Amino acid sequence: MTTQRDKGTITINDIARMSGVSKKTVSRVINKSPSVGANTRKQIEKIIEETGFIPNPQAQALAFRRSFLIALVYDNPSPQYIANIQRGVLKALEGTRFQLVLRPCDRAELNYHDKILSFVQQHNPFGLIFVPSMSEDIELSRKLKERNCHFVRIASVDLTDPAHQIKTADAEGAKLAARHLAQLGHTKVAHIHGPELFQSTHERRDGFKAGLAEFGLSLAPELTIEGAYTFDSGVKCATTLLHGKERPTAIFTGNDEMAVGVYVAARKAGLRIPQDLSVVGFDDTPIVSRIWPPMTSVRFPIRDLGFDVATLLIDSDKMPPAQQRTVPQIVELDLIIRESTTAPVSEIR
Amino acid sequence: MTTQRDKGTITINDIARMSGVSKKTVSRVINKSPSVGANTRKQIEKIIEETGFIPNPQAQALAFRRSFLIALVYDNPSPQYIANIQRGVLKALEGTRFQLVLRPCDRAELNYHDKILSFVQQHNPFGLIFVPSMSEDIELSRKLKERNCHFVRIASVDLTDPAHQIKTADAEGAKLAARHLAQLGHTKVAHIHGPELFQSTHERRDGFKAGLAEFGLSLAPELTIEGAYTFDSGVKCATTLLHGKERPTAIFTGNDEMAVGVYVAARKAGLRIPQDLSVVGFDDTPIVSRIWPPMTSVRFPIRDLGFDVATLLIDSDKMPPAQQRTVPQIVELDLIIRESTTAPVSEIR
DNA sequence: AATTTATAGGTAACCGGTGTCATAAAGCAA
DNA sequence: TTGCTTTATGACACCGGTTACCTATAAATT
Repeated sequence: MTTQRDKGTITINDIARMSGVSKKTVSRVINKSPSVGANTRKQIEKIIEETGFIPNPQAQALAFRRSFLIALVYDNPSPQYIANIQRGVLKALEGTRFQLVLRPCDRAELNYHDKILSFVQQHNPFGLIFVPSMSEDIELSRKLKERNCHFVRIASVDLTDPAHQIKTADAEGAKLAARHLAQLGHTKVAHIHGPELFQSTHERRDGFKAGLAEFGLSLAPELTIEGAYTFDSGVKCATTLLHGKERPTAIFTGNDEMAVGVYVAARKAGLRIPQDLSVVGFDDTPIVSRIWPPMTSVRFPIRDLGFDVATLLIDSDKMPPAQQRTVPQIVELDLIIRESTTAPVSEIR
Repeated sequence: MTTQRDKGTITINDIARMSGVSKKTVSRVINKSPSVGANTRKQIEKIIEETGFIPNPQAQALAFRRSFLIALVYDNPSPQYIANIQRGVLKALEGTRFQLVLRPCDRAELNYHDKILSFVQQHNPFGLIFVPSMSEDIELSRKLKERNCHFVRIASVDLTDPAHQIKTADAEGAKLAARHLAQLGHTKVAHIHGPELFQSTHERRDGFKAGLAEFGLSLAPELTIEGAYTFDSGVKCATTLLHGKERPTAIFTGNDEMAVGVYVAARKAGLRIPQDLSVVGFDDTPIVSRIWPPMTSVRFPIRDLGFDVATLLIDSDKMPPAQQRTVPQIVELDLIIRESTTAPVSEIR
């Protein structure tokens, strides 16, 4: 590690000298502390403005024991999902002094808690953002709270601290999918859900069942199988379903990645979408319009969620606890109907 | 900004006290400086090992004037590309103390140079990673070098400092695509390239032309049009091409995103792939196997490149300049033939 | 043996901010 | 006017490391 001498930057000492006060007073102005005379403050602010002085983040991090890093913690099999979250978060961080750092995880690893905790301990991030399924790890969030670490979450279930969460109405979204298929006349519907580890899996599956129930339908156990939220698992599960003796006329999947897998499996089985098989995905990622036919999917405003959750994190610090939300903001989902769903052939006959 | 008191962490002072030396000596051990006795060193190393002490990154950043942040700088229209680069880079950074921070840019903005430079000035990143098309901005790299800032690039052309670059043989890759189509018997081939701003655009286009030339073919100007490396632009350009009076029997695109756009346009025009139209993409991103038929594409080992370029950045510091490469490492591309290419119908008749 | 030269290690200042506490001036009640 | 708060500000140590420089001892040279 070599040092770089870069004497161009202006420091708090320069500002102090220029305004004829101690650096502590400048520090007070920077941090909007009280007990600074109105005139003094104004003058210092003017000089800061003119010089374009920005406090050194490393120095502040050291003194505050808190850096300007915001970590995005994820273990999500869908690259599209992550890409969109990133965009939203980055948008929210634009113009602030915060930096987005990536903290991918592998929940299959035994020591992933330790890895995150050691990251927190070492780098003192300003805060963490958790997205599903990382966001559902209650034990982890407990440990973080113990360490007095800020974090916010996107999750479909209520967790320990509702003030720092954005809740997504996954069950309601899945219900929309169920209603849509039921209204089209499907009775033999299948569901490829995610790993049981994910809370969203339960939310979506239960919501889907509830939606079917409204029409007197039920989800047959043999038509309900577990995928891994990945494309490959989608192909595999769909292949199983389509070659079973009770072939479904419609498949609802826990996310888009798996739905795309269904497309491929259907193609290989010689089935046409939507004539022979209707497909409904979940997330409404960009891929829905890149495949043929364009896919009906439950719109999950991932990018907006990223923006909102990052904003929540940044603002949480400014607000006194009393003003903070005590109930998670709930984001409703909606169904975008495209061309992958139609009435089942049997109904037409 | 509130402070968090977290007296759990062990510091260099603790290590110094425990080993009965001054903190300076511990610092020497940490930084592998000479003039530390073999015994002393061993003993201090042992204590560091036992306590699991890790120097505080913020403090080091402040003293070194250099943080442990590595910024990925990109202005790339393809999310798949970025997602893969990220994976590779993260893989290389795993187990190190470096953090990956995201620095998306918009080259259309007038002040994007200033934004990057101000980021560098404020956060003193360890280094920057540039991917196309950001990597092709020679003016920017000049400014960064002036500021004595480390960076590495992935680019298809030689730039100012070959030691810190991984060069991709884009032209050769495109040549493979051309040969493949020519060998299948296509004579009326089209090319949708990227923006002229991107060097890769020229490399790929020229390589493609050269490949065709080997078979006595040429790329007609009216069948060579500019896209934006985005899906939408792919649809638009392909629609234009397919409705022109000289409809091509094959289209080679500058990246996969646009190739997927070609699929959609072909579908809308009632053309079958590959029977009526062969398509060759570039990048070989995961989407090639998620669409139908699976797409022939020039494999661009994006993830590996991310890994390699990050490794190059980390290591560049360890090596004395003399040992450093003086020629860019060159990565060859290959063509993955799938089902989107076949002989043109006219040949069969 | 005296002198020079390495080597091992320490001290103090510094990187650029912040917290704590003291202090002077100003405001206000008695 | 005196005495007590409140307000504005500065001095100084500290956050956890580093560099620059200095000293003491051991090894090498003459």
